[in-house]
Amino acid sequence: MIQTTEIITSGEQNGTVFTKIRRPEHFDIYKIFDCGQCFRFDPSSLGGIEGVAFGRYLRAEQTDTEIILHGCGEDDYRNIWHRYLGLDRDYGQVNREILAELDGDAVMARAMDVGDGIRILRQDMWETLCSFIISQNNNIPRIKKIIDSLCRTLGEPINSPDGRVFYTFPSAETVLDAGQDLIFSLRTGFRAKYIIDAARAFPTLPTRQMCGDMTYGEAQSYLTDIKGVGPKVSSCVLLFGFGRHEAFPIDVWIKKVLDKYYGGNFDPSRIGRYAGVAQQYLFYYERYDENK
DNA sequence: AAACAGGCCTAAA
DNA sequence: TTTAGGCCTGTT
Repeated sequence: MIQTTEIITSGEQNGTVFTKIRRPEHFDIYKIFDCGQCFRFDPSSLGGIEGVAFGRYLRAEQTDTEIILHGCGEDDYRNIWHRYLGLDRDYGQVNREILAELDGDAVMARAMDVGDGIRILRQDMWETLCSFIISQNNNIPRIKKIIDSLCRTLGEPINSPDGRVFYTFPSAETVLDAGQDLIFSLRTGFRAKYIIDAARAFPTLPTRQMCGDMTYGEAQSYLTDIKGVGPKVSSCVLLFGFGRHEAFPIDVWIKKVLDKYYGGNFDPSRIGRYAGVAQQYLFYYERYDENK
């Protein structure tokens, strides 16, 4: 039984397909797209959050009881967005497991409360790899700007239902064919050569399925073989793109949290198979909670 | 103006 | 195995 995917209605309204589903516990579209895992979705003037993934436009709105997905028919919901949005997982269970592993740790409990509603997206592997290479030694506005110009330059234009133009994320093959000079001209800086190396290596990487049979370290080593991909970027890619929820990326913010609340003596591996979810809670907590 | 930004590489102990 | 310095660029 897949209880978190209950479709209420799916149909067409003013020529636009939509799917409406029951909103499960622990699901907040704003937090999901505001915790740093995705650079291509933003608040929409039409309401909710909109963006492009897997070559498709989506605008998601939420009420207390429903999620409305605009530009999404029933087939796309079942085949793509349901999984993309992490709606195939019971986060009540995830949260309980995290707290149990940490013996009810008070800091984690608080972070979990503040970040409640965050879900780990299952993004496209190439897009995630490329995006997090761009993210290194960089700030979020510029990361978004670079990715946007990459998509405008090399992606395919697609229309939102109301006729605005969006762009898909270019394939690894397209990026490779475009060449390092073109990538550099998009203001990627010293990362241009890394992006090209990643585009070249991408077809040889294990698929998500193959990855499922590997140890974490084994899967990670395939990624860190790519120039410009180290521990942090690879763990982000494994978490957000490869569905490895035990990944625990340590960036400057997380380092700050671990030093501040745990005196630097925190072993992420003791959280267990949902360490990555815990990481997102801590990240969101440190960056966005004004009342801590 | 100098430092910094959601790291990583290379060189050197 | 760990540490220091440099790196494209845009912003403050």
